[in-house]
Amino acid sequence: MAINQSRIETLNQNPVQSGDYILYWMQSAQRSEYNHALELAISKANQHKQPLVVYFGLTDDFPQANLRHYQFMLEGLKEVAVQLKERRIKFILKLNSPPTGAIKLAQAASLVVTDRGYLRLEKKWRSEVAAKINCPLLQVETNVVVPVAEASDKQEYAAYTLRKKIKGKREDYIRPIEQLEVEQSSLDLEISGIDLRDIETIIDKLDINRSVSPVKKFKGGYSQAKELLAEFIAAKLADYPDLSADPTVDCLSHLSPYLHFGQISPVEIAREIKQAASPGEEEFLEQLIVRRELAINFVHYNQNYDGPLEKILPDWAVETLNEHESDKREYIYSEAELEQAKTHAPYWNAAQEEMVLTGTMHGYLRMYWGKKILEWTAKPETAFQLALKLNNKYQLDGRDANSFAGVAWCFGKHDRAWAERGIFGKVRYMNASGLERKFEIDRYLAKINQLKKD
DNA sequence: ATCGGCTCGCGCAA
DNA sequence: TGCGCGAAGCCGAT
Repeated sequence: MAINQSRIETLNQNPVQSGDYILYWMQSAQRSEYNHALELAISKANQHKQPLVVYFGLTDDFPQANLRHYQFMLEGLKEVAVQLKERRIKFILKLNSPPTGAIKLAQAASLVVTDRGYLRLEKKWRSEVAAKINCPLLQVETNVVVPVAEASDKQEYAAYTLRKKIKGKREDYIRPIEQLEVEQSSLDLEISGIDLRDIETIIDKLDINRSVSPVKKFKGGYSQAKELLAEFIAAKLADYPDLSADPTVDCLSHLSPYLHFGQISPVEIAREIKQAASPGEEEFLEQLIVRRELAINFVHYNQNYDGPLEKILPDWAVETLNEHESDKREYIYSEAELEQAKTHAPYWNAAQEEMVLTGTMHGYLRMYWGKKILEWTAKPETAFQLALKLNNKYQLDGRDANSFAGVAWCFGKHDRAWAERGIFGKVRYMNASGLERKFEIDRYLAKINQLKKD
């Protein structure tokens, strides 16, 4: 089945060159399965009777990334290298800035294909490559179900406005992808890259922040993602509507980090979920498609997604937070106190510890956690920056569109006004009593205590 | 245990 | 122009 045209965009006006190969510059879709960019690149290679080279640029100064993220990403890339080799495609990993390497390799390419990213740096890299190469640059949108501009032409106000727009289009995009075979192998081409069989050696060479250790619980890569997905469908999906909000039980897919690095496709996940024909289907697809793509809509149409808040939030939220900026705070914690989980609030401390230890935090607690940072910090803008910083440092899915949208939600983004109160103004308030009322939250404390002992 | 009120603005129906 | 309703809210009254 052909790739939907609305996934594809030409980023420059260059004619096809008579080069030695077609190049796929892989960046946001780090996988061989269900990768529309890769399949388009293969079809272009076959059409021009050329081999396909896949390149990935590994830069050690990616903003806010640390050892935890590099380890997870390289575990995934190691698997990509094996899978591409089986498909007779050469995978070249270079230790350089992604666009720099792409521009170099494009000199001998007839045409370049890349995947789409929505953050500022990802967009900047692509326009730089588009401008500096002589051949065409085709961008393929493969990390979403519904392409961002196809879903909506503007920044959406809330989930309900996007949901309506996605509803009718969703099914057209949840469809299988035809996995093509290359007619010409590129394995014999003499282009050198880093050997991915030994990722420890690669990591040793990188000049990166090593203060955050890799997590034991989750290993990167497509096969790990598939295992988690299968386990989720078999054991959790049916209970998802009832239990997904409860931090004391594990009724989550844990796929967010894999989606973040493009190690698995949301289209493949959606297909498997639908095939399961489970009562949890709609609730899960709501998270996977509506909520996730609302976050992508946000960062795509609002390039101030990391602040300041006045450029992110609706007017009512900006006004109300401003009005309450000098309200007295009962507790004000420093960055270090928050980071080290030294507050008076046990559930908050436990959530922070979960994030530091495991690279993830239960979704419900992410909201409570962010709300309390707003409450315990001198100014909303400082709170927002601090919450983002901690989130992006420790979460395996940090820096994702979901990170920016999720943290902004705690300050009123994609939400509505509520009864006015101190500090929060009309921004939705959450407290520990809510956790106690809804869940047997002490079990969460026990779980985290156990985690600390292991 | 359950319920209404709090409060804003989008987007559809009219 | 009116109106329904929205990521998981809280709080006080019954």
